[in-house]
Amino acid sequence: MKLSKMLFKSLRETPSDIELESHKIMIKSSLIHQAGSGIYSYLPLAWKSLRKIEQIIREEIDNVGGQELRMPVIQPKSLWDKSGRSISMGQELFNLNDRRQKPFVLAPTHEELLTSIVKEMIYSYKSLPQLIYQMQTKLRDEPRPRGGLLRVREFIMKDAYSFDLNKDGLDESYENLSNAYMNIYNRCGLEVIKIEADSGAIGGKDSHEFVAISDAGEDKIVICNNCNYSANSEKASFSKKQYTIDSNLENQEFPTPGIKTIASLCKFAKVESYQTIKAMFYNSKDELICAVIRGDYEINELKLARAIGDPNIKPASNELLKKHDIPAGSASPLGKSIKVIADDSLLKANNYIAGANKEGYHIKNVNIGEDFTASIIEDISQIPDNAQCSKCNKDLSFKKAIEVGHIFKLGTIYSEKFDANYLDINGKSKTIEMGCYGIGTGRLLAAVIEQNHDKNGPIFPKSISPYDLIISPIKYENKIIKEYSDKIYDLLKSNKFDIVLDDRKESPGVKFSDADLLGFPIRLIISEKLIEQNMIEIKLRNSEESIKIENKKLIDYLKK
RNA sequence: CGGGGUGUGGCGCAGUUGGCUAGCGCACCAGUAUGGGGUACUGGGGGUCAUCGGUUCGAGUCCGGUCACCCCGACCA
Repeated sequence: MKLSKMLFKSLRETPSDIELESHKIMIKSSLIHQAGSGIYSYLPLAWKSLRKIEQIIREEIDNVGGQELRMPVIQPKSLWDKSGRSISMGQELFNLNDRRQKPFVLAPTHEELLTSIVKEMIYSYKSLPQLIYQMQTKLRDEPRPRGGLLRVREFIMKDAYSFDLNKDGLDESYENLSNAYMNIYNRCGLEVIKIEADSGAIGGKDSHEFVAISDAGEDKIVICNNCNYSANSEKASFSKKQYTIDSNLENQEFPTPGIKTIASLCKFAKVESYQTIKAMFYNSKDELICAVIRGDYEINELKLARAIGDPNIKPASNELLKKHDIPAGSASPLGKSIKVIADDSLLKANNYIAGANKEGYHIKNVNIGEDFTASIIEDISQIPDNAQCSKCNKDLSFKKAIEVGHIFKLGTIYSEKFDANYLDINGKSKTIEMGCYGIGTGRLLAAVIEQNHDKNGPIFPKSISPYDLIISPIKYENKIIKEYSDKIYDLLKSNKFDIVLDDRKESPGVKFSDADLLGFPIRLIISEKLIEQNMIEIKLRNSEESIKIENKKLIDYLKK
């Protein structure tokens, strides 16, 4: 490839509204072009790199038995009505109608369609397990696209789906994919850690995220440096302090005029926050829910939503509270016949102060199980900044990270909705166990650049670099230099190297800067002096030094 | 959806209290010299000033609406 003919234009100044390094680099080196908010073209350079990433993914997924197919982006909305996600995914779904006003969606993912395909094609245990995947464009009307390719509305994702006989089979498929994922990231030159994650709107049980540590990331993750426990902070558990004393005491109501917050209550009653109960009220399907937690912790609404089994909970309105006669500031579950979800921290202390459900009054020595009961008691707390590991009790640390892969054990939630069943060896109908596994390829590329760059541009790992190397001849217009450079170019091409020749009439400075901005691992420099000595200069992108070798030895050198 | 910001050639910017053919740098084209880290000089091409409406003799500039993009938050496989 001759650089003069490449769809490439290096920008000296980047658009002023760009913040992230990877985004800047991708714009400056013409990897991508923005068409709208969160909508990008992959220009030839990025596309070459993405195809290499796709090929690595393909090889690794095939290696664990994957079969590639391709499903449509545009799908009848009825599929999504069937799974319930036309509602649960809400605004994120791109909707449109055809000319007959029949509703369609632009697919944000493909569980629905593939499950319905499998339902039609799989009848027997003999056909299972299956691992199906594709590389396909996904569309999601994100509320806020950001950071170049990091969060976009149209993107390419490798999505794989496993179909197994039972839970053991699912566990095995999940493990296989998890291993394949680590291989993929290694081969792409990306440092990634696997963490426990929340499965969110997609549903399901176990879920892990693969994240690249980076300040550009949107995820906050928790890591234990001692025992390697790691999780998304949305889901992370931690060790809750134990404060239980002697025995439970008798209730005692006392006036607390104007006291509305835990902080003011502690000050007023001269107690620590762990001696109080915080009550929060939510609306789940128009039912009032009371979530209670020890005063020294905060409620994590994601965990709460999971505990209740309703992803769409929202804070209770004042009207709803009034209807149940609950006074804000002095509220608690005491004496109320409403559904109560308690954080397990409440079990680790006793004789709490809680609201009396009477304006301006609280009650001392409240105990869970005695004075009120909760229908669910589990961890619904937000992890605090100074938390300790739930496994080894050592301090946890927080990092920002880019989510570059997410895997889920779906179980039977989709197979049940789509009647994806099979007959087992005894002729009994069973439901297929499913898993799903996603990697966004554009985001992966952005993460690689985020982790591998310097002030001059990207430093592509060899495996996903758009080209193997660039030849930068100084004074290419000179006939001797041109002939020599062209000869090297042809030689390398015939040896199957994928190369770019900088044939432009530019000064050395411009050529070198652009070579750095292109980020290929190797740069060959050709100049008049070097030709006289039958030498050629090799500069690696990831090092400052360059070496000179005899031109005869070039191919051997590059091949090693 | 809430808060903040920005829209003037491809990119970065200037444009006074409204006043002449709307400027500058980079990039682009032609040329001369130069040739190891964005070289110098000369001459060119390219803009309905986001858009719609209003005020005015006159609007890039003042007023109002709309749109787009960016950032923070909410939200979110």
